[in-house]
Amino acid sequence: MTNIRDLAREANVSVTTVSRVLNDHPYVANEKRQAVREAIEKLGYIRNQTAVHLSTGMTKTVGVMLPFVDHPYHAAILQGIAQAAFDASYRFLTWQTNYVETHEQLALDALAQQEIDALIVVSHSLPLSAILSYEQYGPIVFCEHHEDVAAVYIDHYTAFQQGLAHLRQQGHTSIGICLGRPDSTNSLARKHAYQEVVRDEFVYEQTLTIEDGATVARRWMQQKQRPTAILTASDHVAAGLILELRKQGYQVPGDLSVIGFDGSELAEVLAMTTIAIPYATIGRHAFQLTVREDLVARPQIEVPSTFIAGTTVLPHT
Amino acid sequence: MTNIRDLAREANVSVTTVSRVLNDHPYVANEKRQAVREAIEKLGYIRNQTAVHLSTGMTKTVGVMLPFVDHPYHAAILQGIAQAAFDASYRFLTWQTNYVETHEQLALDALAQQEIDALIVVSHSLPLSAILSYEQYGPIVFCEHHEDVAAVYIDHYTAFQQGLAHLRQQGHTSIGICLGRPDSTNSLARKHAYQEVVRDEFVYEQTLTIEDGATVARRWMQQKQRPTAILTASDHVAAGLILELRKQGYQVPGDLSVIGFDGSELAEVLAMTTIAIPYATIGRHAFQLTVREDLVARPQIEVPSTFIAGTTVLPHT
DNA sequence: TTGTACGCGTTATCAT
DNA sequence: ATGATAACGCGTACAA
Repeated sequence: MTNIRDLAREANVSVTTVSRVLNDHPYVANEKRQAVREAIEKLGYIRNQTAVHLSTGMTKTVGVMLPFVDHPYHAAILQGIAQAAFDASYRFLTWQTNYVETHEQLALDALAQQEIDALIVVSHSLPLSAILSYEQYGPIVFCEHHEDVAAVYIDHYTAFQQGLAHLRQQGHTSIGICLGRPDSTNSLARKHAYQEVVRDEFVYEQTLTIEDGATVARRWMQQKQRPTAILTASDHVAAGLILELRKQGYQVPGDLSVIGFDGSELAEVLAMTTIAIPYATIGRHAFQLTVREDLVARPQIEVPSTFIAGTTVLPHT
Repeated sequence: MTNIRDLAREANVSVTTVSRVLNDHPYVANEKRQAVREAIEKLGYIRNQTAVHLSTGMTKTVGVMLPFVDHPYHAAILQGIAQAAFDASYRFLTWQTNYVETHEQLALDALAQQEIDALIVVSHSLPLSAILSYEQYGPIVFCEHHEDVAAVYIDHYTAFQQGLAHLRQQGHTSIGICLGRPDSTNSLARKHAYQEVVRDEFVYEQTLTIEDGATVARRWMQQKQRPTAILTASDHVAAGLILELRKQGYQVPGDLSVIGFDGSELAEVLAMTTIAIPYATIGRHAFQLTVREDLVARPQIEVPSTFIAGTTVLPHT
């Protein structure tokens, strides 16, 4: 591998001059600049990024800690990050954690070891305090709401309120909800919105997948007291719920009104009533926060959710 | 930042000994090892990975060049890569290219600049030869079939043959196909399988999204000569096709039989007949190829596709 | 405008 | 078993 010293020798200049040419610095005579360019060409020189990183103390790389690379909404956030990082000439490393704490730890280690300049936490299992103790090593931005933390998030409380309000407008009073991981920040906010307005309690927890939605359907069918509408925590769960009910001969929305959450392709395909979340936007903002100068002030950005009227809700009669 | 020199001073040993302790090398007296450990603890030392990378000439990082982070099957490949890389204590950098050649180039540059040890090309626009000219800088593995290249791929020819055979068994003779990017390796293989057995030509090109599927539906409705069955290039296209037809009052599969491709959640939800591809497996194999010692032999791995009988095909009468 | 010399933090070589 | 020292390749005070 040829290095800048070789170039300097070839072009009859100092390594400093070579470095200046490489980085488009001013104060280089045109002929010397030319000489360096020719040397680069002749020797087939290619800059070693690792050396740049060591010398500058920066990697121009952000880390992303997220549970699953291939779950639609995590992937959508990742796509937003990818786009914003690209625009800023940054790269990103991804840690797929499966919500396993030891895996999450590896992303934190990378920050401490200066492998990444900043870390975006899309979702996590580790206690917040454990993560925040790594802020000394670099910026950490969350895609979930937490107090006193740099974050970009959607207000799940308000989003769920929108859904509940719609159902109540349609005359539903016996309303159920599906939650994902029961203790997550999101679930707590959703539950909060729910308990404020709903008398009967139909809470289905630990629902994450299409299959979980089908399970909810089976539980619903066996219940004596049934809600007439269910607000789910994701379009996936809603899809599983809807399709299982229809398979068993029930009508959706005739027998049960269902609202999804995410605004995914699934919702589009099933013409589902849902609450759309601009996940890519969350990712873009998250990246932009990592490079913001006033990050110490721990700015927070709330992105809006959008109620989408579909065909899976009917008025309750 | 405290470094190994500080540790050496604190523990009264040489930097070499410190390095040995750090890397669990033999030939270190227990008491010295202990002294170093204590110094690490006391000074709060954390290893700088960039320096390790520079010194070893490796980054333990692979690059992934792929068009879209959030398209389901690309994300599924990425998830396989993430998993295999994790198992091997590797990290991965992702370049989302949108099929833009200048973006793809950045991933190649990263390989040349030793920012990554190897590159996985999930899909690309650049000419193959342009990519292969970077093999001098490190291993390059493809997730598509090309001659004389390290690759893991599915045989689109055989996969499409399966679908066509099924339709013909069901009595269909007037069969259409949807293709994605018309000149991609995959499309050519698919077209090949198609033209071998089908008389009438109903080829719908440039179909990639759900919306494209709806467009195909509108074209189909306007045709005087119509195929009785369509083999699509993705579940997305099939979903758009099916839903638009149903919206317009046509029966699927009554008026048109449809076969998807991918085996995605969409297919599951619509109970679609489709051809399932183990995308995560492709990703895993791709990563494993990058670290294989006999990579110079340019090994190729073919992964099998699976025909999934659903409810979107009826016999032609 | 240019160059010298050193620092970045680690691993590897080679001698002892 | 241990250590001195030379890489690794680049950026940058500082001096000229």
